[in-house]
Amino acid sequence: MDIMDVDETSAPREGKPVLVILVGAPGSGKSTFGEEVMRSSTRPWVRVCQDTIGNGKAGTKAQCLSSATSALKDGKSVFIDRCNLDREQRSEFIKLGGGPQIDVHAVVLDLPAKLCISRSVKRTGHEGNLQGGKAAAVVNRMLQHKELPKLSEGFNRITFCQNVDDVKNAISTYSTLGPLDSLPHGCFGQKNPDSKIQVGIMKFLKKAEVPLAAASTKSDIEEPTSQTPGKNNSYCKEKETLASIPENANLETKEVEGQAVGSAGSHDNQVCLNDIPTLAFPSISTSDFQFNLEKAADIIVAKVAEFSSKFSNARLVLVDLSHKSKILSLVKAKVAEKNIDTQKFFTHVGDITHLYSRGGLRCNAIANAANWRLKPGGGGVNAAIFNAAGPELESATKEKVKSLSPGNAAVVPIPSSSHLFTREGVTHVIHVLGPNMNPQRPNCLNNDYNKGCKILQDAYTSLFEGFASIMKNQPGQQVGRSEKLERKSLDVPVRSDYSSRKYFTNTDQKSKRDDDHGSEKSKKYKGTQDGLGLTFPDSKDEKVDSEHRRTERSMSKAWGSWAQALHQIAMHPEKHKGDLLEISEDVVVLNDMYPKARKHVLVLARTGGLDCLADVQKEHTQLLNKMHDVGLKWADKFLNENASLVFRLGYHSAPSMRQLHLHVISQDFESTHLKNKKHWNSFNTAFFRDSVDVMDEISSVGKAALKDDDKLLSMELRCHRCRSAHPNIPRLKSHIGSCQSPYPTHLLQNGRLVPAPGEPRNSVQ
DNA sequence: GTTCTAGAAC
DNA sequence: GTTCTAGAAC
Repeated sequence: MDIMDVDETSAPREGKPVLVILVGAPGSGKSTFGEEVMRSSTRPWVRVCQDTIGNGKAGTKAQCLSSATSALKDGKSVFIDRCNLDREQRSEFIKLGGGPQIDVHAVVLDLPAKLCISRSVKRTGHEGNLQGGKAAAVVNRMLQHKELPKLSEGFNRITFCQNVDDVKNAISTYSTLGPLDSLPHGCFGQKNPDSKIQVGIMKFLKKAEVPLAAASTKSDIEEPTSQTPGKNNSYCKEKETLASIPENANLETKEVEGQAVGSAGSHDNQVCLNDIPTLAFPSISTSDFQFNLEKAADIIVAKVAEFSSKFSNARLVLVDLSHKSKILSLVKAKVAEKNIDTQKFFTHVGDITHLYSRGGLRCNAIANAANWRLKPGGGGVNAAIFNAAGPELESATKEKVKSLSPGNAAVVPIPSSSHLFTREGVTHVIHVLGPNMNPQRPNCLNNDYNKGCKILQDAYTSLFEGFASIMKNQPGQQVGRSEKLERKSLDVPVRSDYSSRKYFTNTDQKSKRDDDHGSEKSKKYKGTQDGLGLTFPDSKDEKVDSEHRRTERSMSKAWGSWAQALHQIAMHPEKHKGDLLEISEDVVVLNDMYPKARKHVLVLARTGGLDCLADVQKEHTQLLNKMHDVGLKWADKFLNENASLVFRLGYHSAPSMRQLHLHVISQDFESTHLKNKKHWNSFNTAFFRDSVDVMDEISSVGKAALKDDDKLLSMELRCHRCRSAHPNIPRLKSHIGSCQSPYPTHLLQNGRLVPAPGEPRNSVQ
């Protein structure tokens, strides 16, 4: 089967039947959905319902398949009305789609379990309580094993509905789908759609789920060692189980035995507790660093109060080993005086490396009272955590940061091979370094509590911000597409911009640029002094390029030999005359050697030392304007030749080629050179900085915001017009070949898009 | 930036 | 088996 053909022919060919596979638990409203659509649709529909297919009674899957087949043959569109929560179950129905003649869609009714249960109960209500209880058990069980559909299964289109409004919208979409219409392909309506980041974390969590879920059913009741407010937790009731994977299919009506109501309930409890992001942290600096306990307790309570009010659904847990812990009792006493939600903050007695397995407390993040070298050993919490995490933590840490100065924190994702991850469900360790009052240890502050308190405050701020940054990237916490891990509203005066940038990244994997030079740097590492007499790496230490003065930022970038081509052209355009479209005093225009769209030219600055956007400063305002004007001129020229094109002008936040260049690129992205995710995302995420915005920023603040996070480049693939998601480049390309949606409003503003004059783009809608 | 390719995913 | 991705080398 050639999927590419399916997509490419979808828009132009009309009158295709649609096979809609409804996916949802009992009570999610599948039948209603089909009925509603059929009530007002002008297209012939058949609803194949396994519940009633046997002369009004439940039938078999085979019956459904044959019934659907014959309806499709008649040119009718079909609803498959059965749970379809299991991938394997769906696959046989997807196969019915066969070729390009039929569009295969999924509509996922992913509604709160509570709602499904209450509807199911009502449906069977007259049969009494027991029936209701059974319904709950069935729904719970199914949802715990649900496996949401993916485009890669063979769907052309998937619509996710997560609440009643979504369902209404989807009903209206299908109701108004006339016999000759077809719907755009792709994934629609999925919450937390943004990217790899989350996909990555989802995968991450799923891995953790296996052993943990197993643990939870086997040894459900481990003795919780402290006043964890989990068991009677009020979040539970609102929370849904978000677990995924196989359903054992079958139907709402049968399916009774197995898990009793009670066990389903307790499982539910487990799942929902696990869903609350939780940070466990030891008291910083009060042990080996001998910081005054009273003062430390005050700071903990103040910082906890500050941050817990900012987290809507997260828990902070102060952990110590012993019931006799002085710091725990001090903090408990002080917290009692304050108005802090005990669901959001509490203390826990136990080993921070075994919070779940021994204490039943699930924490996705734990803080480590680290040393400045971020090395294992030394005793205390640091030794315990490095021990428990295994060598993986050491290497993961090393990859991210070299050292830490007091008052700072560094978030390190735990490799999934680590025991902390598999056994305890911890996904991140946040290393924190507090102030030291112990003369036996480095950087002793000699009882200077002015400094000390400030540093300790900073340390907790850093810690909690680090935790917030983890949450930000988790599913359900939508992160703006363009948003880097920037700290908003939470300013920490002491930390330099450098350290906050450096230490507050939460990249799950390599950040290539840093790494490349990190290794090089560490060999000839010198370091610089910060205010506290601590050495830590400084970007000034980076390799200095011979040619020109460079700003700090671009200095950190070394250019490979292959990246010099544009630079050479800019410095000696006369040598490349044959390849250039235009040469002027300050810019050169040329066709991109590997165009990523039908028209793709570069406007190259000729200024020496101006390698990338990071180098651009106020003094370059004129140049930027010039580049933009020249870019527009060429866009206009192309638009004269072909009025159907639309152009966008902008810069890559972190270009691969040296020498500042403006991309002028048509938005068809029709090119064999557009081959991978990075290609696509470099033009279609925040990584691409519109020229108009760059000019604004340079003239107003003197520098352009860079969205150079690698994560942007590995984000999932989304159509730049309708924003639908696609599983791979070929499918994306076939989609954009026919997508007629209007461009997102953001692009339609401020002249970010350049259409032909008088061309009313986006006639649809 | 591209090319090449191993191996993952289908 | 083929398709697709992602990492290394350039």
